[in-house]
Amino acid sequence: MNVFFEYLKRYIHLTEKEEAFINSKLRYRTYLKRQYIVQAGDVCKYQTYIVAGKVRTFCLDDDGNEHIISFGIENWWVGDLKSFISQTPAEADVQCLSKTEVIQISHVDLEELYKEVPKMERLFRLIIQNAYVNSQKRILRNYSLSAKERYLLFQEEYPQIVQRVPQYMIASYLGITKEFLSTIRSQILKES
Amino acid sequence: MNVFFEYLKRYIHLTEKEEAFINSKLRYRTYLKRQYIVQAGDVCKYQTYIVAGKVRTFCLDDDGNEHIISFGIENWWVGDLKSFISQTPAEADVQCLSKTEVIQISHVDLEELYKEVPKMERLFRLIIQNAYVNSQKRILRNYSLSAKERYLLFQEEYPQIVQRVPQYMIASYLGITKEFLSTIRSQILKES
DNA sequence: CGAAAATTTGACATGACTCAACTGGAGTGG
DNA sequence: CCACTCCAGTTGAGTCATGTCAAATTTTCG
Repeated sequence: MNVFFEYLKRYIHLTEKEEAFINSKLRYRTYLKRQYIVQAGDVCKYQTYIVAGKVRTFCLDDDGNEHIISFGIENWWVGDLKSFISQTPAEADVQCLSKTEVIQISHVDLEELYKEVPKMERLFRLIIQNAYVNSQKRILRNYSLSAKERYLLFQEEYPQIVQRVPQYMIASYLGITKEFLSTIRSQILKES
Repeated sequence: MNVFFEYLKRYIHLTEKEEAFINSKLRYRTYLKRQYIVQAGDVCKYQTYIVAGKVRTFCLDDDGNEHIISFGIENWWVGDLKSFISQTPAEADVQCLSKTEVIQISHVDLEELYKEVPKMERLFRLIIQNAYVNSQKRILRNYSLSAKERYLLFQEEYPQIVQRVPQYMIASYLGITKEFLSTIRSQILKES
């Protein structure tokens, strides 16, 4: 049918009937640059799949500093999961960094999908499992590597992101200041 | 039947037949203090549910330093998830900190359970979803809070763990040195 | 009781932060 | 097409949170 179902096929096999049913629950939408898919304080109503574009998920701490929790590009899911599953106010903002096309599933629709198409449980189990493994890897790296090492690995693993988002956001994602990332980069340049 | 099925009932409802089938796939085992449930380099063969006891999951970095990724106590699942799902060598060690009773499910058995009892997909989706939310919370805290603040929050949220594992492991879990945690603690004492 | 393990303490070192000034595009409007 | 502004990125000086190392002390447990 479309890019979304191609994506689903990587994880589960669906009958035509199931595809049609799933499709009936999808909401297609386009956001503009700087618009919010989720705003802290509001309930996160949808699981959001990115068809095209890019977003960032971030939190504000007590001192008003932004901390980037994650980026999202094509084929990634975004949203404040905690808020979504409990339908309570979100702590994070999800903001588009460019015009972004998405597919969304609401909480009730997803529960219904789980009921009618149990393979969807499998799909999301696999996706979240994967996200969890990456999350643990990130924690470990924050503990065991220097800022420079983390930056080099990030560059290696997510070149598409390094090229497409401003440097100060990458610094925030890595848990360092933009100034320090800048000095790290000049060090790397000198070395080579 | 037993504590494990009580635990399952918090997430999903099972028929007697299903319970019996699940039970036929469970492996009961007891480890002694210092024994390894998973060893880095070996494949993680089981998802392990802790009935009683306590464990730690840790990695060694290139300089031979230990980094504690997580603790596990009653009702928690442990194992190297990445190794388990792909059946490749584990990067982490899971070691018992005291005599520990567990229930284990092997990779093939779990796949079969998913097939025969689709509710198990839901169970593990919910469990991993929860673990993922906590993991993200931990990342954010590492970025936005000082070591002292992280320690105070950890004490609040996991008093059972603070009381039951050595301080130097908690330091490692928080991403700081044992010496620094010691000075934090003496600061806290002076303040009160 | 004695040895090993865990914790504390203190002197010193350093990675990363803060703040402020400066540089260099990328619009935007006159 | 120039002048102006704005935002991202750079640079440098000074500072601070946390790390390192070594020794002293306390706790645990065989």
